[in-house]
Amino acid sequence: MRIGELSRRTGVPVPTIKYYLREGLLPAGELTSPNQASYGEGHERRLRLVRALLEVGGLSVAAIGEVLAAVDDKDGPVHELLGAAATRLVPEFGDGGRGGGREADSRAGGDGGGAPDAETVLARDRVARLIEARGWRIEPGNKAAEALVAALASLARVGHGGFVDLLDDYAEAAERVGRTDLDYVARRVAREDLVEAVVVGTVLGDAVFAALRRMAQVDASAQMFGEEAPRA
Amino acid sequence: MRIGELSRRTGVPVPTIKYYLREGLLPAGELTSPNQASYGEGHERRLRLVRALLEVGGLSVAAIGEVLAAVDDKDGPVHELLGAAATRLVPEFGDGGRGGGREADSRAGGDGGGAPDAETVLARDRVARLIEARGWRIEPGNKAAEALVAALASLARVGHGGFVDLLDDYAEAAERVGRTDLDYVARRVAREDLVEAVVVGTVLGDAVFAALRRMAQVDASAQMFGEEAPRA
DNA sequence: CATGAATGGATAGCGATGCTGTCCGCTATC
DNA sequence: GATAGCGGACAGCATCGCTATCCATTCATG
Repeated sequence: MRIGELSRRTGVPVPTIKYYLREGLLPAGELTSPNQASYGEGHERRLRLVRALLEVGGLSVAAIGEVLAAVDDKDGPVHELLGAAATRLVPEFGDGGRGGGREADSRAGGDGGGAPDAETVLARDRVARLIEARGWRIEPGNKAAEALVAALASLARVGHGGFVDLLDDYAEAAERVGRTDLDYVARRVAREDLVEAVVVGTVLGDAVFAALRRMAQVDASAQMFGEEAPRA
Repeated sequence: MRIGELSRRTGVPVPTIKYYLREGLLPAGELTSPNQASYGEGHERRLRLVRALLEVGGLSVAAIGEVLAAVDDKDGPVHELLGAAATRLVPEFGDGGRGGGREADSRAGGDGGGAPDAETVLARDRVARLIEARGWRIEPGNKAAEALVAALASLARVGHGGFVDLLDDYAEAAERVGRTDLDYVARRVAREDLVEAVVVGTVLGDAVFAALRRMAQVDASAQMFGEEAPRA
């Protein structure tokens, strides 16, 4: 298959595919002539994956590049591989995914740098206690944990420090979902499939859960405030 | 307080604050002279909220504008208000939140437009059955439900149609979290606080849950693959 | 084997986004 | 009255995700 058909099948414009090739999101096609390449089903699959991570997952092109590099990296123990893949998916959500890298000038940001503020210290302590209480085997400095710290600190700064009271419920639900995820992932046999499942499950799973949470909220809100039936 | 102190307190550069003022994310300060304004605690609070939605929530400036308009809108029944606020928070996650608005040229996108593809049709059906089974009171065409449809269709397209098997578990967890959220929200008395709680809870709650899910996955993965203790 | 469309590859440009920098005339404060 | 900061307007900038243009080559078709 040549680039035109790849484009037709996936709905992605040819110049965009070329762009992804340049950025390394898509491996080069097999050259049949000095300037003629052919693409296979793997390319199509990969391309769809890229689009899904972009459109549904909200990852940046650069982030997708890193993640896919991890997917294609065939070394290391499985657990670490999964951890690496999952870890790389965090920051996109941790800092909003847009723009990026301006941390030096936000004194109240309280994230990485030098002098953590009061909210961050408290949040870090709370997270540590949560991990302890749950018995989670998480290495200190884990990026997801750091993202959680940042989110909690942010909540506190916004005057919603009370939100931490919900943490246990959230954690309970997350644990359930996390187990489910792992079961799903564990069905894979080939290592590459496995890592891909982690990526897909993590990124699109976030979107799925977020949507479900909104729906559940709407229902809960209907129950609580709109005693009359909805206008359906 | 003048703009300089507002900047010092929040860590947001003065020109950025001016920019937010221009964009309507922040109400104008009270003019004490033709060219001298003073800002209060409300401004500081609002500014922190804006930054949190931007950095942790990943919302665009434009989206924040709309959401804040909803927060400040004091009419309409509570339930609808909540729905409106929550609804406005969906698309950011549904399409990745970046760039945006290019749906006409992606034939395989399967979202809004004219001819929904097979994956979308199946996903829509699955979602309808889920809502039915759960007894959720959700109006047809709800944006969160549409986002879920899009995410499931995307999963199918990527070859992870099997992911739908996890839906019930996800929904169960989401329901739990949704109830928790509503309890939290219901503590508010003033209507404005209430809507703000919805916004904060929804947006930052996503970040919190996503982080917790990653952590739970790491733990589950450790249990499953790394029988030896982690290198802590 | 001539012709037109498509290809691979390279480079430049575009539109949106989230700021940032500069300038102005004014004001508050010392 | 000097100096710092202010509000307001507007132009500019860096990043991102494409998109457009160009070129020589190759393929499909008659």
